Amino acid sequence: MATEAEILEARRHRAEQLRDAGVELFPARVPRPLARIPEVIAEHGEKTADQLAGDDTQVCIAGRIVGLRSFGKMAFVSLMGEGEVLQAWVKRDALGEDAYASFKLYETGDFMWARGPLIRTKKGELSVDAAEIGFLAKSYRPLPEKWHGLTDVEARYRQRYLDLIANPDTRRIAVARSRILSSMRSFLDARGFLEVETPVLQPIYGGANAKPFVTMHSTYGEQLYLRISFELYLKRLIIGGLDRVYEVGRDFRNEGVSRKHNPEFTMLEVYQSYADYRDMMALTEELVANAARHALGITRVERGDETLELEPPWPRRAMSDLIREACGVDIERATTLESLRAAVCEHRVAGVDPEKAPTWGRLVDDVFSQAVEPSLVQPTFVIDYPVELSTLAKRSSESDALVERFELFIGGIEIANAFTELNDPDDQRARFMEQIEASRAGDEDAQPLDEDFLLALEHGMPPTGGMGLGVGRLAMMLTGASHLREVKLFPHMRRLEPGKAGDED
RNA sequence: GGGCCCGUAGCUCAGCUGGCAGAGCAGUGGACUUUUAAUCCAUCGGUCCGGGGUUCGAGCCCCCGCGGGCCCA
Repeated sequence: MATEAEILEARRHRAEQLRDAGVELFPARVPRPLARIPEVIAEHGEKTADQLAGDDTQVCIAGRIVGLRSFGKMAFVSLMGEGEVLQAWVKRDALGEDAYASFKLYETGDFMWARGPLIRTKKGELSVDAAEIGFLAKSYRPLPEKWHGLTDVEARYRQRYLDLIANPDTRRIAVARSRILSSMRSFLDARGFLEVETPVLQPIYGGANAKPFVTMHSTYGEQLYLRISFELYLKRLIIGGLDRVYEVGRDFRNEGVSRKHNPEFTMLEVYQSYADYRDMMALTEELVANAARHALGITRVERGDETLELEPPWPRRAMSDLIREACGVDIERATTLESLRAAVCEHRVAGVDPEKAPTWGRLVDDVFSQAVEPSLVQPTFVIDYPVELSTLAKRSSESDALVERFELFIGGIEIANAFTELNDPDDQRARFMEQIEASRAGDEDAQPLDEDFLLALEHGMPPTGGMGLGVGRLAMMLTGASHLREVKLFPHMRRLEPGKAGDED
């Protein structure tokens, strides 16, 4: 009896025996009131046996059986609720012959409840001394192995529910991410920002440089794109007088999977009228530091041998300076694709093939990604981006070649991106035209012209600062996770052939 | 897209130079009223990721494919 089929059969058989004994396998009701296991532990976990006896606290707890140590006429059962485990002490003497006989059919993975006084066992474990117990739900499949848990990375992602049961760190990260998100919402709400929702299905995608997913609306016979950003819709709201808006939601970019990429990912975008990119820098610093402080109670993160210091203010560095310092290439002198290619060759920038970049802008981007990005470990704002890289940002008041933009890097990866938003519709049209040129030159990520957005811009948009922040990447930095997949509950996985291993465990 | 590595029982893994497919846990039967990975006795369990090849003989060597990981683009 130990092939998978036999194990399943054994569990089914035991379920039948339970049913025959008059036990409902999936009852609809749970005894009330029910105590929450973490609260019981928090409230009584420190008390001595005498204190517990003096209090005579009666509780009823419910949870999944994650451990079962049976001694014939009594047993200790570990029940897990909300990630914490509390023990129930189940005795034949207390329950009676019949109830105990049914209890012996309970097994690891099943759900049950137990009611009785809180006591401390001889070995000192806080326990519910069960006067009464009941069955709550059957698990027809076994839990992962109890010592090593579930370590197979693929199984952890494909069957995240098992990962959550077996690996406390998975739960910790999921909780941390959720708290980070809610702290950012409170932070923005408190500053008068309105949370809004804009279309995921868009007739024209835009607001970023990426390849979209394409889909079809069958009733209208229209081709639609899954959004690659919220930007152009949120700006329409700014034009409409919703002066401070933000959206948290999913973006979809048709690209591969890596440590820092997933085809769908959670983005926060914030737009504030009468603000510029400097205001957005201050906002972003506080937003992130606040999330660390309030969601996780930290001001720094240990990451390998380095400690990320999160307390603002963070340094602001010009992109051209960083590139010059890192590899000697001077993008302020090499202002044409040809001269930049020559400079990149001359300085032998590792990992960059200058001939592959279709435009000057893309080559700058490549050089920056290769030579500079990985070294930006401490929180750093990179500022003063070339206009070629920034279709939607306003030109710098100091130089026509630059735009008012920053990207925030932490731990060597891009976390956020912000501009003083371009609100001159004619300049915006010209920038779109440059994107069309780039597209012709072979840039697959170039943005399409959006006439409807230009129409909105022509009605006038106030000076506005806008910022987009990768929520998963931030969660990754703040929790110390090494891979975006660790902070996504269901990372994208290749589809398995039906019947292939791992598919049906 | 390229390089390297991994895939063996439900889970975690071992498997030598190519020579009978292994362990622990889980499961099953039994004992047991203070356990914490309970313990003790007994016992069951394999599409060695898939396909092809080399060989007297392949989990092991070769080729192709699938899935995953790490590094690089």
